[in-house]
Amino acid sequence: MSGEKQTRTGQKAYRLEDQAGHLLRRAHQRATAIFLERLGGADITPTQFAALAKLADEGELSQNHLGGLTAMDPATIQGVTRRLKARGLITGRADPTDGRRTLLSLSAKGKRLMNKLFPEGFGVSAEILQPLSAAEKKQFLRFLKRLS
Amino acid sequence: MSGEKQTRTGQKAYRLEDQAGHLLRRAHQRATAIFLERLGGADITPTQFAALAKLADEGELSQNHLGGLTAMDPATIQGVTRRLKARGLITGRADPTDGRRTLLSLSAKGKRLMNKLFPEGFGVSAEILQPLSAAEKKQFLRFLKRLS
DNA sequence: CCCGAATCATACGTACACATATGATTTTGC
DNA sequence: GCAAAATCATATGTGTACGTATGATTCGGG
Repeated sequence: MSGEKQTRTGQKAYRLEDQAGHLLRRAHQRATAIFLERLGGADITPTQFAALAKLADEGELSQNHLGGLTAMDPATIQGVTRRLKARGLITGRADPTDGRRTLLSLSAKGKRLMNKLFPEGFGVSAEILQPLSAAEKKQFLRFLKRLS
Repeated sequence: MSGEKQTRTGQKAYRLEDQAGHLLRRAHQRATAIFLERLGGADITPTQFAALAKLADEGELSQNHLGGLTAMDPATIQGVTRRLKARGLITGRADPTDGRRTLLSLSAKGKRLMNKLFPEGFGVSAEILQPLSAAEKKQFLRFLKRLS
């Protein structure tokens, strides 16, 4: 009942289903699917939601700063902000003190959207963690924070 | 010391850093980075490694079956196998009993590569979980399996 | 046995995610 | 105060990841 295969040489067999990376990929897949199921109607992706949520919090941020707060590298946050700008959910203006920067913020349309979507955000998180008990949820989130 | 902001209306503020989906995304990002750091020299991605590992286990599999075992939808596994075929790491032959299927298996070159890479795979998993104690690793993996 | 349903693989479009390269601007080190 | 280094944004290329559509093949019920 060990559940562990062994090879002839005594080392454990490599089982994909037990590897942390593979399990993280699958859990992330499921989380994304839950998000899109609940918020896909608004045509919003998880990374777009993250960017909008941070802008709602912080007000005005440079593109790279926003990327840092949402864990996206410059190339990724550039694509995300480009799409959000194209849809009129965020606006940008030149930073008066640093010509390299563009200061981003939510448009009125973006604010209206986020007021509608924030409650859904809690529902997404709840559904992702639904298979765990209350105590397990807490512990799992603590573990996750240490691994990111 | 509750650590929880409250809004005027009494509901909890939405904090991106506490949301399961965001934390899963970040943990998965880190896991991918660790994989590429250790195995990137072989020009192998995590999904490619998963497909090769399953073929090493199972021998011969149809494309969609392989996709099912590695948690990739038909469109995704198609791209992965196309690239592995182009590099000569896997080969395909028509299924003699079902004309719709292509049976995939490791080439000799693919087998040689996987014999070299399997030990590295364990190292990747160990490094991903390194911030946790032995008991925490076990519990974390149990939680992850329930969430995928 | 044959027509509709299901399955397999492919193709295309959108969106992350990261590496790398480029140009503009600012900060620094001297 | 000026050249080198660092920072910011943009651009391009590869590889997931998924939805949707398409065509080929097989399987099902009548």
